Amino acid sequence: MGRVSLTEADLQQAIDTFEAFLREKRLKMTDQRRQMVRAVLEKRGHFTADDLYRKLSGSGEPVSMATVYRGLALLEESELLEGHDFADGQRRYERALDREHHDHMICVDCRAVIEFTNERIEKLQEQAATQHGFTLDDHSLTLFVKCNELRDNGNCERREAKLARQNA
Amino acid sequence: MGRVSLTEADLQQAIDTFEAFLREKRLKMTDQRRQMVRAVLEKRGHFTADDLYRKLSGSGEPVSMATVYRGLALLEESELLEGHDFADGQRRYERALDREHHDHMICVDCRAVIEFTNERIEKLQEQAATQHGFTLDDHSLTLFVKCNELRDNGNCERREAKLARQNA
DNA sequence: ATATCTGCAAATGTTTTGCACTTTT
DNA sequence: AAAAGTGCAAAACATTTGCAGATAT
Repeated sequence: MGRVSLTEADLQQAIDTFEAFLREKRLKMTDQRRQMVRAVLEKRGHFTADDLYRKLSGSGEPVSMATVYRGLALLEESELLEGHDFADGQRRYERALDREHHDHMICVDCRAVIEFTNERIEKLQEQAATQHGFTLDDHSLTLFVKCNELRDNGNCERREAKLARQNA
Repeated sequence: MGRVSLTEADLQQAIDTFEAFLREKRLKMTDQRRQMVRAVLEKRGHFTADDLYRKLSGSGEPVSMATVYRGLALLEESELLEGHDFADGQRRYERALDREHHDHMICVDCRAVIEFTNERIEKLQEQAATQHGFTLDDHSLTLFVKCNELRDNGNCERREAKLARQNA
C-alpha cells in the first residue's frame, strides 16, 4: 500500500517537488517549509494543523502556528497534501503525493478513519454531474459507519480501525 | 417536488411533531421554538444559523443567537432538519421532514447548491460499508462541479442553479 | 536590494457556555 | 415548586491577519 519507511531520497524528492512549485509561484523555500515537508511525510494517516504544530514543536526546530497554517495551504495547493472536512470542526490533511485517490469511512463511535475506493461509485458520480449539465471538478464522499464488533461488543478494535489510528 | 406554500395545518403538524419529540426528552415547547419551526418551514433551501437568526430578527418575535443554536441542535435531532457541512466554515441546514434523501452538487464558482439522487450510488455505499465489516449509519456525498455554461460564458444562470438559490 | 517569510499578538467568525432571570410543566 | 429555557455577555475554538524584524533570492 504505502512505503514502509521514509528514506532520505524520498524526503529530498518531496522537497524538490515543493520547491519547484514554490519557484513557479515566485515563493521561497525556507527552513520552516522544509521541516513541514519532512514532518508531513512522516505522518501515516490524517492529521490536523495542531497535530503538525505539536509534532514540530517537539522537534528541535519549532514552527509557529501561523506558519503552519500558511504552509499547509501551500502544501495542499502543490498537491503534496490533500485536505478534508470531516464535519468535526477541524480540517484534516493527508499525504497525497504518490498516493491513489480514495474515499473515507469514519466510525461514528471511535472516529477511526478507514480508506476505501470504489470505481463504480466514481463512474456514477461522473455520470451524475454530466447528466445535470455540469463538469465534475472534485468530490467528497464520507461514509459514517459502525463497526459490527463495536455494536455487538462495545469495542472497536478491528484491524483496519487500529491501523487507521496509527497516525505517527 | 415540494409543497407550493405552507398551510397553517402543515405548520401545526410540524409543531406537534416537534413537541412530541420534546416531550419524549422531557423538554419544553416555547414561543421561541415555535417561531423557529415556522421560520424553518418557510425556508426553501439551505440556510445557516445566522440566516435563521436574521429572519427571526426581522419578524415581530426575535430569538437570540444562543437560542437559535440550541434550537437548531434539537430540530436536527428531531429530524425536522438535516445539517450539512459543505466545508465553508458554517453549518447549513435544510428541511428534512417530508423530504426525500438526496445528495448535493455545489458549483465551485457560484456556490449554487443542486440536489440530486442516485439509487445506484446509494446501494454501492451500503455494499462498500458491508464489505469492510461495518454497518452504514449515514453518509455525506458532495460533488463539486462547474456549470458548462459558466465555463463557456462566465455565468452560472442555469435554471437549476437559480432555483437552488431561491432560499426564501 | 527587494520581495517574501516568520513569529507574535491581535482579530476574526462561528459556535458554545455560565449565569441570573423567566417561562413551562 | 421544580425543571428547563432565555438572553446576554463572555468564552472557546480554529483559523487568519497586520506588522516589524529576519531571510531567501
